[in-house]
Amino acid sequence: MALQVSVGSAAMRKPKAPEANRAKILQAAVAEFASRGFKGASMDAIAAGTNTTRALINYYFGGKEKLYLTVLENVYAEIRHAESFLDLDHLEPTEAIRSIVEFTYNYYLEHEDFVRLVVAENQARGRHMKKSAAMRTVNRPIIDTLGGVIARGQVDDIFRADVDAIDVHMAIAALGMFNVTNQYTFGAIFQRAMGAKGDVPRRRRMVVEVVLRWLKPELDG
Amino acid sequence: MALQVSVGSAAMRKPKAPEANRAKILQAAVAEFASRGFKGASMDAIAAGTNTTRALINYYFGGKEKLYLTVLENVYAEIRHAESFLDLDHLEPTEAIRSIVEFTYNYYLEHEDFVRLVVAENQARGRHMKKSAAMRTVNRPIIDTLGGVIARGQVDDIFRADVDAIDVHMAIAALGMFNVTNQYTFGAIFQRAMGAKGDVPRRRRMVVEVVLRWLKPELDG
DNA sequence: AATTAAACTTGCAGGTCTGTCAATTCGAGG
DNA sequence: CCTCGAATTGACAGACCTGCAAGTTTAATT
Repeated sequence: MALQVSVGSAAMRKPKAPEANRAKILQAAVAEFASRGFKGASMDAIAAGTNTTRALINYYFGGKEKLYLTVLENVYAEIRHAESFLDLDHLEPTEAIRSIVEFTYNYYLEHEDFVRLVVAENQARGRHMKKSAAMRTVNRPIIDTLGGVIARGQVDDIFRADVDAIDVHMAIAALGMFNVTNQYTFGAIFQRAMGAKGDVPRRRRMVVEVVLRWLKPELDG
Repeated sequence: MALQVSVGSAAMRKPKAPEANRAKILQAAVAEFASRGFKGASMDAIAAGTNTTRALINYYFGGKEKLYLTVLENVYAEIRHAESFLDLDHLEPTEAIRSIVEFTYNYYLEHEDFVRLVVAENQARGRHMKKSAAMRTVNRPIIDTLGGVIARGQVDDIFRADVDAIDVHMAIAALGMFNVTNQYTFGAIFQRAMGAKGDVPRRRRMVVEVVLRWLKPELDG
């Protein structure tokens, strides 16, 4: 998958550094799209965040929409990559779930750009995402991982049988994202600090508990 | 001099019907802002949804931003108004919570415009909302209502003591909103229909259960 | 009927933003 | 040394889109 032409040598030289510029553009694009959404983002603002010009960005990425799609694919790949380092096999199911919830909660908190991009894409009704086939395959791992843990718990009868990995992932994502996505309206209305400013450990503990209690099998009839 | 002259009579006549136009503009503005966000919305598109022109909208509302704020205040007032019809006093706390959760879940589902406006405002970091004092007072009732139910449950020892109304409202809102807000990315990635297209009763039941289990007091140590 | 003020429209001016095209710089290889 | 193609830039045209100013219609009032 490498186009290994003059990678090292060319990248080292100061002038004509396509790879370095490409990376810098992507980084600036993530920040700008996350901050202002697709329509609100300005190509000039992105260019200003680099040492280049708007024309160069188009030369590399072929336009605003394609750049946005590249950004989207990138941030999704990053979170799934980070998740791949979770080492859950040696944890009992309950602790594995706790680990996943805490990881997810922290990741959203520390990567507000990712969360904002996801929200922006949903506000656009997934219009751009539909054009990318990569999006679907990239996100399979988390469901497989979560599914494995849940299955183990179900075999041991410490998790209820009538939930599946997608249900659980949805609950975790919902509770974790809300603090980030709705921090401004919710915080302003109810005068409670949210997002990274709020009482992170307490709310994270709450989410873990909510999920784990839900997963417990019914004890009564 | 008061300007409440000829209210009824003037509104009845066909031509020059400011009240009717005002309402029509607001309705169109809700749809347009919800659909495209603040920046994405076009004043011309709003005007096209009425029988009037862009200039008239400015004449009435004083510009795009003030119109947006009016829209925001309106939709918040509407949900709180709808909530005020919940009759919870004659329900035991568990059933009252169920009632609140189901109402909220349904409301989000049936008022996607409201949800999209809230999301858009959060993406704008609450910038517009901060300019409106009304926003804070309008939203007090739901917390009072929820707080009353929780207090009753805590006195009866059927709800745990270490949660408050805002925690619970946050969990309910998070779980209820996610199906609407993230339906496009989540649905596309995991091939599961969400929002109004999904299995509404099942997911609504899940949310009720998640919240109620969380509220139960610890049974063990 | 004449007047007045609100309701409403038309057209313009200024601003912003994107994509592209022609031109230029630069590094590398012959 | 000189050519070639990739990298990079400046400038422009074409769309939009908003707010406003000036003019017109209409209903009520005198």
